[in-house]
Amino acid sequence: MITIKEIAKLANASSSTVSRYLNDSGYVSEETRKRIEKVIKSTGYVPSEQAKSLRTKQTKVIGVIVPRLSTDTSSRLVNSINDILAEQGYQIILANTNLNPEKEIANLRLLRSRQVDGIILLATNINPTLIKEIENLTVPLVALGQEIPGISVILNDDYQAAKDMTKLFGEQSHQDIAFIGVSEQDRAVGHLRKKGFLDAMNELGLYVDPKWVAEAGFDLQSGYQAMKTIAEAKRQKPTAVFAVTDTIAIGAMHYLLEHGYDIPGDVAIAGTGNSRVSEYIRPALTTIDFSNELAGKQAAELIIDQIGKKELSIKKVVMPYSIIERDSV
Amino acid sequence: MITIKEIAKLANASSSTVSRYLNDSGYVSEETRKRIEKVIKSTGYVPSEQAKSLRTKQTKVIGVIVPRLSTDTSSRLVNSINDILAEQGYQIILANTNLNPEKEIANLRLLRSRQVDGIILLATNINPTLIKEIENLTVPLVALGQEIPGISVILNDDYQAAKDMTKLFGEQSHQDIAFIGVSEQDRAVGHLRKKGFLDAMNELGLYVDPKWVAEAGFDLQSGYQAMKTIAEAKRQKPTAVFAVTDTIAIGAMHYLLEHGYDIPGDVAIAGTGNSRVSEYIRPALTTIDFSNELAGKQAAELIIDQIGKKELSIKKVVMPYSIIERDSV
DNA sequence: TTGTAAGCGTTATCAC
DNA sequence: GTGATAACGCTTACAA
Repeated sequence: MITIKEIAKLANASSSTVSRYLNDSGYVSEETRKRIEKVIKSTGYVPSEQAKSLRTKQTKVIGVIVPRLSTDTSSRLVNSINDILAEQGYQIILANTNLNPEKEIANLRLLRSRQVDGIILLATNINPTLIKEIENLTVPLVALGQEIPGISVILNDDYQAAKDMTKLFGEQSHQDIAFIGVSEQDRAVGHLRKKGFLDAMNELGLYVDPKWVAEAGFDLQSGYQAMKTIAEAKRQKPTAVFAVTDTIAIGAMHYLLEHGYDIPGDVAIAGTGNSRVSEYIRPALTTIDFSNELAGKQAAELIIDQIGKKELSIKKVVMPYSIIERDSV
Repeated sequence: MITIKEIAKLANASSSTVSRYLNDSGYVSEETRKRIEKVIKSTGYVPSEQAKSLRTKQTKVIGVIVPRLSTDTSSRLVNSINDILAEQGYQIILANTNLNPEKEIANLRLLRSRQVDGIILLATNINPTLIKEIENLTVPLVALGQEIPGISVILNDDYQAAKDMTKLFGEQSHQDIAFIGVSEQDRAVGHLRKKGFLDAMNELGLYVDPKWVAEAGFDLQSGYQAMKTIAEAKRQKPTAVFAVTDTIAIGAMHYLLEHGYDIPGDVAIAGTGNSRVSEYIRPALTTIDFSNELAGKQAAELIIDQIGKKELSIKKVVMPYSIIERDSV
């Protein structure tokens, strides 16, 4: 590998001068500038970020921890995070937890050892160990999707959005409304969206049959299963189903269609998240749009903002959402 | 930041001893081992990969260049690449080209400056500048999806797969078959798949009407548009459409359904890529599965294999594919 | 079994 | 304007 020293030698200058040239710091005469430029071009020299950051204490790398990369939400978030970060000369180093909470912590350590300048965490489960690990961090961290005390966060208004969607069913005079959620361990998606649903039902004066409240995972298959469970729970069928993710909703739709139900004639169904395909399936899925792109952008901007500041101010941003009414309701 | 020196001091040892302990290299007595262990635990010390790799000349980081992260194919590939790499103690640093060929080169430089141990390139357009830049690389590079002379590649059998799919239409006695491709700049997706289509048509003895050969981008909207163009091109309508990506196919389906065509009754349609949703849209999309997960895995294994070897052997792997017949044909 | 010291490729300080 | 030189945090001969 060619180093700054060799460039210096070839250009008849010292490495300090080359460094000054490289970083536009301090004087370097027009003449030597030309010489250095030529040598660098002809050798194809690229300075080692490695060595640079050992010295400067900043790596221009942001760690991004995601639960899974192959979901619409994650990939959209990472994509928009990357767009902003790249503009500012940062790069992303990825850490995938594969939905394993322990890995969240391991990854936090890993990123620390890489001396990242900041961390963005697409959070799923929040546990005390995680929080403690975060508190030990010396670099700023921004969490996306889950509220973490003492940490800057970009949040969805999970509660209110779920409530709104349920109310929408109410307005359409649905009475028999089923719910498919996920583990309440996941506070945002599991707990808050369920709470929104329950509170809305309460305000609507509707009865919530526990048999019509199911729990699924984050995959299509389990949405299908949950719908099956609900449909087979009793004689009567719900006339509406609210699913806390689009994936679950699509799995559920699959079951319903397969069993001859008309959507939304027999059963109305709504999802959450406005996945790219929700618009293109038939019937097009009514869902909640949480503006992921914007959330990613905000997270990126927030982390950049926090880097370098000695006193990190804690910010909490709640993203706007909107209900997208399509054909499934 | 706490350093190895401070650990050494606290543990009453020298930094070399601590280093030996850390890396299990050379002797460390049981006693000092215990002491060091305790200090590390109590301080939460994490060695700086930064400094380490400056010395050892390996970063345990692989650069991954993707055209866009927010597509099914990319995110699945990156996900499986990451799974394998993480197992082996590697991490991924992402570089997104946003489909901009110039950025491919800029990113190559960027990754070089980060001293990555290897690079995986999800290639789209291959141009001479790119190839030259790759040749200048000192680290191994594995390309995914496009053939690049002199480089290890993981390929799809784009040509044969497209041919097979077209033949499938032929077997079903379709005669009026339309084609929606992408720019032939993209050799794999644009050129080879089109060639496969054309050759199959030729072998089937079918006429290819240029009016029924359209070009789209990589988004749903342009699939919709391309279908519109074809449908409005002349009085007669095709009875089958082959699209070179699922996204395009879904956009096209959208147009057809919207205009009252029955799929596959009036028009049969097939996509390519087996996107996660292709199974869940209605009618379920017939498509080609290129086993992305496996491809990502192979790419990761290949790059690990090449790291450290002085003589990098050039391998070319063609992934198996299969046609998934569903309801749209 | 342990410690000293040099070196990895930069930048920053300071003297010239 | 420029160039020694130390320092960043680690590993690795080599010496003890």
